[in-house]
Amino acid sequence: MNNSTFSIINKDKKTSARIGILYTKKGKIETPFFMPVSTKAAAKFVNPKKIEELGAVATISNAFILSIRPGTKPIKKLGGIGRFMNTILVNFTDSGGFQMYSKSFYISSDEKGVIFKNPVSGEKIFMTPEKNMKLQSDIGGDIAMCLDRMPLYEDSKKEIEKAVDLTTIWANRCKKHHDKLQKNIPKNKRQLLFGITQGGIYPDLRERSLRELLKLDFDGYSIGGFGMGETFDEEMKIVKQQKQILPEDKPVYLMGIGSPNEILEAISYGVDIFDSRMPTMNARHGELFTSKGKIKLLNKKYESDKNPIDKSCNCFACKNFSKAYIRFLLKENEPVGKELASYHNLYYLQNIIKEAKNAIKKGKFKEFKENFA
RNA sequence: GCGGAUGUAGUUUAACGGUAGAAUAUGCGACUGUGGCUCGCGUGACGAGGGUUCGACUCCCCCCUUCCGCU
Repeated sequence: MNNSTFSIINKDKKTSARIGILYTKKGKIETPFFMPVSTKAAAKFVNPKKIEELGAVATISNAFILSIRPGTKPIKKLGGIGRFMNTILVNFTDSGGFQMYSKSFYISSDEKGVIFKNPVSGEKIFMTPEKNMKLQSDIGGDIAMCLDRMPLYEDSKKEIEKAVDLTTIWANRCKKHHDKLQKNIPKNKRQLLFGITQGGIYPDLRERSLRELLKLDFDGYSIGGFGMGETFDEEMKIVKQQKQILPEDKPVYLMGIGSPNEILEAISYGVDIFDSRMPTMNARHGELFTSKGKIKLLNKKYESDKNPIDKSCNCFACKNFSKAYIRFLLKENEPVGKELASYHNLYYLQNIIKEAKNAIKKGKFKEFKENFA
């Protein structure tokens, strides 16, 4: 148990929830945590300093999308994405594998790599695992993700099996090339690399995917391909299974998942890391988290509501502004409305994580989770 | 006062002698590793009266509205 990138400092009594420390070249951060999504080096309507202020410890950007614009050169010249954004947040970068869900990006893929198109220029982009590792290395985040082949929920089992095998082949090449790129860098300055499992909702495929990745000894393991239409139970069944196979001393990242109940359920199985566009996207569309459940702020009943979004929330938006005001701004498409709503949703989620961690430290996570629902 | 034009959802508009379509607004819903800030569903209209016609938002008459021009 001498893994230098992750150590567990607290375990819950009745569940598999845990508190860990993830060591990165930027410093150490506590798990579990939720990362706001900063696709293009910023969360939409919330700048990096605000993300730090609301208690987040990391954020994830998209290396592929950043490589199209502004390109890796300016980011590299400014000292990597962390300095580019001037943030103390730990920077994850995603490979762009997720963009295979999008018809505006994805053309085809095979063993050699994936063909994307640039949705603006229409130009084809041939992406290989090696090129992708180079991109992520140049962008210089603290943690890189493998290029994976993400299937769609509605794909047949056969197609998903094919995606698993491609993901495995690419993971081998990612790991090999990443090791080469990081070879001459002192250990404490190295970028970490996480593998990603696929396999949809099929336990046999998921197991195969994970066991292949475990052979490569990644710094952490991600469960990919969820949040795409599967049910809560389908998802959690796989999460549970993957955690049973995974060694305890590896950090586990459930990619793309951001609803409070999914996060808490996954934490109870021992998942450590989450990210999702959901809190910011929904905020912009007027759906806000509150301690009494989600509300749709654009509904007419809030037109003259002088109360804050959530009376028991201490965020900047709730401390200063009424539902009626923020609703009006959102309806008018005023950027400040999106800013306040996004800030609130991110704050709320960070607060849940904080409370979850306290509960784990007291060995009372089970009660906390049950109380939450 | 005279002449000309005009009138269709709250608003901007389309079409047609035979089920009035859209955009926007409005109401509700959706959104999970975000290039585009969106997408889905609902509500909602022929200025009034008369005539021609099997049938008129459409053609005719008249009244009214609004706009323009002239005195």
